[in-house]
Amino acid sequence: MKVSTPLAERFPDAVFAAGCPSRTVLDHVMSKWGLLVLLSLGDGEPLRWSELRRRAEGVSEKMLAQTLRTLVADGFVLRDARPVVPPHVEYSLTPRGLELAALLNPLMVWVVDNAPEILEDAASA
Amino acid sequence: MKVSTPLAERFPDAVFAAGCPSRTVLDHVMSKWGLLVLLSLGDGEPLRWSELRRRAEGVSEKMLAQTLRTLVADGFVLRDARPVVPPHVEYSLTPRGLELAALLNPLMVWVVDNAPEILEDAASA
DNA sequence: AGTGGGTACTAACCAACGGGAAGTATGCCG
DNA sequence: CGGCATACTTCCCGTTGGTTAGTACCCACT
Repeated sequence: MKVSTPLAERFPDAVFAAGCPSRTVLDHVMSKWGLLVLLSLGDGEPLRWSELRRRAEGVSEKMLAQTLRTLVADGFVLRDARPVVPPHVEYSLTPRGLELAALLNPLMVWVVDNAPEILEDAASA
Repeated sequence: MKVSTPLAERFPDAVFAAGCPSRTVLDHVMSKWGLLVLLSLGDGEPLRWSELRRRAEGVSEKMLAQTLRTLVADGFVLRDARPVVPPHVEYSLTPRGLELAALLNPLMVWVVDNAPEILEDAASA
């Protein structure tokens, strides 16, 4: 009983190779904070540093800086720094980031819908 | 410019709360090995321990055991152990696991399709 | 004139988590 | 009787992430 098998066609040997470039991208994107940042930016509105800190509740400043740096390097996020004082920096999704966020969104919706039930099962196990 | 906003409706304050149950589920499911195991099982076929080790290339035995334990506790994976010698254990997705895998699949497809280009950008940055 | 505060980070330290290799239980087969 | 096969568990150590503090800059207030 198959659900949808485009993956199986791409991986004829059914193995996710260790050296595959997707591993690196997966690590960046599916990381705890990377996911939350992408989702926070997901509605397309640019956000500032402090706003991101508030949305991804619990993120440390170090982790936010690090996460943003890799997301910018990967071309998911655009960093727009205005040379004013006090500093004003806006972060927004690139087209590539928007594509990814569109995939992440339904997943997050499913997780928040099912999380309580799942944790209940886990607790009683 | 919005892509799809069911999430915004569920989070009126646009904040992903630190204590939200979804955080725990996200940590389990989006973890490096959790993701690969779910995807490996994604075609619905039950797999044995050694087969999972081969598909999620690079996973250590310790991490595979740990990952499977949390996925079973969360009700994503079914563990079917036959009391024979040598031991024979089969892992398969529960209906809940199948739902999740169906969401994870398109994401993984996108990532493998775009990973080379993304890493190229990251390298030249 | 000085001092405190807000913004966007960086640096140093430390605990915790993940990875590697080896050990364990059980029975069959040579 | 000893090695092998499967499915794990245990121990040790390195990397990773978290916490706290510090930096640079200028404005506003006293």
